[in-house]
Amino acid sequence: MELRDKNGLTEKEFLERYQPSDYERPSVATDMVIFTARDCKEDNYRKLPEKKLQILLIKRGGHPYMNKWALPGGFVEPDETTEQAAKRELLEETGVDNIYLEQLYTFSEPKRDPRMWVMSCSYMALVDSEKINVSAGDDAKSAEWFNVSLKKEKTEVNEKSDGFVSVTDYVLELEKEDEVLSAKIRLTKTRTNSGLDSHYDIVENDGLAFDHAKIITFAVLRLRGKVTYTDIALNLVPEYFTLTELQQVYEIILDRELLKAPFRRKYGILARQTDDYSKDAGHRPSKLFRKKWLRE
Amino acid sequence: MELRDKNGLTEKEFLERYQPSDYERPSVATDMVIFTARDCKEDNYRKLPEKKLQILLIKRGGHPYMNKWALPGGFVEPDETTEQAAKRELLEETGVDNIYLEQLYTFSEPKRDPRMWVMSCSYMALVDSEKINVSAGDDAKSAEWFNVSLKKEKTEVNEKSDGFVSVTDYVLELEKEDEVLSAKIRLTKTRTNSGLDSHYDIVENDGLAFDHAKIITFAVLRLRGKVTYTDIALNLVPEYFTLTELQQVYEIILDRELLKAPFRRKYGILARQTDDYSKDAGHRPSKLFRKKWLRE
DNA sequence: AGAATAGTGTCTTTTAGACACTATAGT
DNA sequence: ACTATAGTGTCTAAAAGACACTATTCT
Repeated sequence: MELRDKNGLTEKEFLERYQPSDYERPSVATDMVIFTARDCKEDNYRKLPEKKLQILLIKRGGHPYMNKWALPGGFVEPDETTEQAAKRELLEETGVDNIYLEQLYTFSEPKRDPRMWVMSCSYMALVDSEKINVSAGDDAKSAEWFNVSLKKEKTEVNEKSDGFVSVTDYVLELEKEDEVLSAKIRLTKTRTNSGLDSHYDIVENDGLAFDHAKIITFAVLRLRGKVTYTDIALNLVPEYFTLTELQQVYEIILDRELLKAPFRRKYGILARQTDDYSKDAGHRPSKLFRKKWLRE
Repeated sequence: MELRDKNGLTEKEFLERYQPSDYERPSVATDMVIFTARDCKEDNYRKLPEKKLQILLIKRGGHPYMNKWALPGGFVEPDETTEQAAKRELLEETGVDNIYLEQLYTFSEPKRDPRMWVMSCSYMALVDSEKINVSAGDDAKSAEWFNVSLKKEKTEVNEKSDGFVSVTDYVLELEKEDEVLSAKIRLTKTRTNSGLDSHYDIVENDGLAFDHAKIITFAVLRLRGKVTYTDIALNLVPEYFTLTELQQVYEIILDRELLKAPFRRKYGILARQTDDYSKDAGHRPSKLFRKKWLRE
């Protein structure tokens, strides 16, 4: 097994002598889109609380993008994976430890950070709102939950000789009691006979730092795409829940209403009955369920 | 708009004075899983050629992993995105310019490269086998196409108090005329009541460099996952094709046979009729179609 | 003629969608 | 009694799966 290269070195010898050249290297950060589904106002004692899809943002205290809102995140250190870095940041910023985490996309526009070359490996996190102690970040930074709304504004398709160009504009709105952030993100797909170029551009941006409007849009679309064929939504619901609650989670993610009977037929398999019932609602109590994760 | 930070600096002043600190930074490379669907042997003059799913690998000429096979790829340079780097490498290695490219996952195990800290932003590329001039890499490197086979070997599910652990073993086989590479990849999913840890480990590895067995497995599973609900398969088919050819592409990706009639009902929308017919087959000629990409 | 594939028709099964109906705690 | 939700039954429409049948070209 003494395999030697053209300089007569074994692999061990090669590695001992290896000197990394001093090419320029990027910094790599993680940015996290942390989703939760929170109960908001209940108009009267009978009505169920309205659920809202929320994400956590942090107000930047210094340049660049001072006073703008940014996704929680930080730089990856040499002895950890991007996922470990994300988990570490999550614990620091929110105090939550065990959580659903999924890698989304690595954004690498060389100019996405005006200071230097920084790539962002983005993650989506899903957390049950009862588990997270408000914005329990020990940091002095002000972290706040914003309601999320992403709507398709318009789509234009232009036919070309061997394909088409489609332009879709999304409007992203992030809102808390006294503040509204908004952005317009344009998805351009250029489809020629072989080859597809598909990219997001920030067309308008009011209040968000860096390219984070893009990352949030990407995350919402991923969440919407996966919710119908995975058990991912269970991560947004507490240990005991009603089927109506689960349905509300689907509705705020998909941004449309669902019919009760078909919903229960399809997603009933995600819930295991208990003998308990909800109490103190102004109406018929409902059975409480526990999570039944899909196998594999 | 003269917003000043705690040091009294405007954003412009801040950026002019900004000095990146000398934290350690990773190198970032792209690795590409380039798929094609190639016609292989036809047993007799009547039979249709059998299609095989193939990927391109390059034999390493030096340490580390000397004489092992690796995915094409290279380091990302400071003025380009990871996607541009992938396109540049693709052109250098295969001479192909316009191609379907999709980001897969960023692998960041600190020890995945024994030389130094290297993250890999991996991409999947799909190319029509008629378009690619064999292994036209101008590099002296030996690039070769390998038939791909990925099979689930077994799945074990262990129930836990508040969730389960599932372990799935995949066997990856890469094969060309005179060479067979193989690897066993284990997917472990640990599902507790909140939190899912899901990761791939290389359990056995014969002939592949780095963690590339993992990347290839990831790519095949992504391709399988997307083929049924997107028009992605059209990228693997030439400009003019028969519906049977398209069906073969689906079959080699999904690794199972499909019924003809339902296939044509469902995927007929991806094809536009022409007035031409295939010729010189030992049987009834078939209508030739052109690609009809899905809008949006 | 016979082999091999091309292409279509239709039955069954499953899944999704729509909607109406009954049930029940709390004030 | 009334309100708002809980929970179920059933009809319809659409999609997926299975299979049989006819059509056509080349040797």
